[in-house]
Amino acid sequence: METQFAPLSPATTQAGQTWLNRGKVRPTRQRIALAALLVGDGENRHVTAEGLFTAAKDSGESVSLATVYNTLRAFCDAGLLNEITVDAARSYFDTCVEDHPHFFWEETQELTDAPSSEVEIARLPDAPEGARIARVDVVIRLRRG
Amino acid sequence: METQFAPLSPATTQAGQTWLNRGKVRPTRQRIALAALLVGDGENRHVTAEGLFTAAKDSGESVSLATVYNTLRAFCDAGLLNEITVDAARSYFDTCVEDHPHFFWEETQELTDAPSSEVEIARLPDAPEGARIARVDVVIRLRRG
DNA sequence: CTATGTGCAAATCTTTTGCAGGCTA
DNA sequence: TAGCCTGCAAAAGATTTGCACATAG
Repeated sequence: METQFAPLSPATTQAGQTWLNRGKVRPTRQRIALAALLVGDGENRHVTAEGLFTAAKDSGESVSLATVYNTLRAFCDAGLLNEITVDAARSYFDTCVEDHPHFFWEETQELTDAPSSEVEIARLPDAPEGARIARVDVVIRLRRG
Repeated sequence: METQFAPLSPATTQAGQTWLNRGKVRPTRQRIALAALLVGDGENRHVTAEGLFTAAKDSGESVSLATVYNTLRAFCDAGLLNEITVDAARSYFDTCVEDHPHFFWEETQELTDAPSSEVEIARLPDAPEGARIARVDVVIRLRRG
């Protein structure tokens, strides 16, 4: 019921390192492993700190929870991840940094991409005086039914 | 720098009571005061628990912070307020319960209404199999510039 | 070698909850 | 009177931080 992660392998580790380089983030053992889990297979993912921590543990990598938090923050600061706020209780991080719409499944608390080709914002207001639009978050909340 | 609240007066208190009745919420002293602050003058507001707590204190009403939290929750359950999730650190509550777009001012952490006449979602994806769309949150994040 | 990252535990912050006493219907 | 409400303090969760040790460049 949660996001799958890329397996740890030479190939995904390699992909993770490339990704870290792109963000100019110093590649430590822990960061390489987390990066491999996140983007090693080229899939987009939406993860929570706890979820990534569990995945790392399950892969046999020892990474502390605090480091997972710090690392997710560092990846965001480097522009490698995007933080998505859909639930007051917990932060989600998206490996796709482009602005795009999401589905949030209220029953399972799962966040997924909505097909962006099917969401069209026809008009946006002008940014008020002295401000500019940094991002437009669109979250489609789904309930079973 | 934060949302203004309606003053406490016989008129706003009266309006607050009417609002509570509409939600079939038992009118206690504390709830009446909070309702008056929130909707006594008919304006729409976006508040945090802490902000409302401070406003109550400043108005000379003694309400505990726990009660503010419980009351906001009760108002939401009654359909009188809408919870808006824009910031992982804190919940916002909107006195307007209709689905409408918001501006979120990143510098001041302030949440305001975006002119809904100027936001138009032209197309929405179908809800995936077995789900229905409960709500579509649109948050336009503003940064100074 | 120096700056930066890591791990652990403790600290923070928001929100919820347990319980005893108060108040509404 | 019965049941819901309030206040306080404590609990609960998520996230951050301080500090000593480890490691990348």
